[in-house]
Amino acid sequence: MGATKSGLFTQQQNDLANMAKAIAHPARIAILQFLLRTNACVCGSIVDEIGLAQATISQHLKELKTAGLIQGTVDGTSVCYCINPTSWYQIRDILSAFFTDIPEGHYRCSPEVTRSSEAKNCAADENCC
Amino acid sequence: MGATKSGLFTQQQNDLANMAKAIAHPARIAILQFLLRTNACVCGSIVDEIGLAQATISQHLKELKTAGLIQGTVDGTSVCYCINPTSWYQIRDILSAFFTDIPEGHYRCSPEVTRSSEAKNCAADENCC
DNA sequence: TCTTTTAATCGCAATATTACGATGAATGAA
DNA sequence: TTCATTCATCGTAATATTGCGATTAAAAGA
Repeated sequence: MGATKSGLFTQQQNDLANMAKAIAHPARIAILQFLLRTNACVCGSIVDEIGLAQATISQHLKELKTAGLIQGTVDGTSVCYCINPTSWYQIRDILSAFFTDIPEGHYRCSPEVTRSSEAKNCAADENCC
Repeated sequence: MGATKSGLFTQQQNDLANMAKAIAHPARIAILQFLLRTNACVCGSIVDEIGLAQATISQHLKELKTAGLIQGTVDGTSVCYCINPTSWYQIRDILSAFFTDIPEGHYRCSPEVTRSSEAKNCAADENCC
């Protein structure tokens, strides 16, 4: 136990979860926002910008690269990073496809009630349970 | 060490990371898709659907509830779950705002090259480095 | 009341993630 | 060649997540 049971899920579900994982850390969000803001390739200054140790940033950059969100180009002793537009839009599209509109007439449960208070908000409706 | 240094980041960055974390597991993706598909409140059957132990599902449901994506309503000995449309659309909007269009003229680094091969793809451009 | 059903919670084990210092590899400059 | 710079990787520690059996709590029904 302890490891995600990927075998239970579809490829699509695992992929989507991995995309979400790539942006599921504030440092990686901050890196992406920085790259967007500077609107160019960025060398080195990412470490100064974020405020984590160089080894830690390097690790986050690797994860972003693995997810396809950024790419790095060697320039002398530096490495320049920028958003990878292709993957950026791809991931955006997949995420927004996941967040579909909720179908018309989708039954919505009543606001949560705790167990001990008056319950039974749901059973009367034929769409429910 | 080991814990995310939330203090280094803005509220917005931490919030966004937490939203991503909520859907950064295939089981939680599967649960949300199931709720969308059935288009109604769902009691109990989530455990059968996903194939993880009841305790595990309950934990995932809790996380989705904490993130605001779903809500639960007590119905006798069961609890019925459904998507919370308000938060669903809110989170969708925040995510899609993050995935902005990449600005016109955004410099893109050349495709990645490894360190030992011919480098220097970036330095010539004034937008870069 | 006693039993069954349902789901939350507890406690634990396994694994993953986060963070960082230290080291190493590649490059450019002196 | 030697040194400094830059960044990836290694090793390790701390913390978080995942998963599940066992237990508990609440409610319905016999």
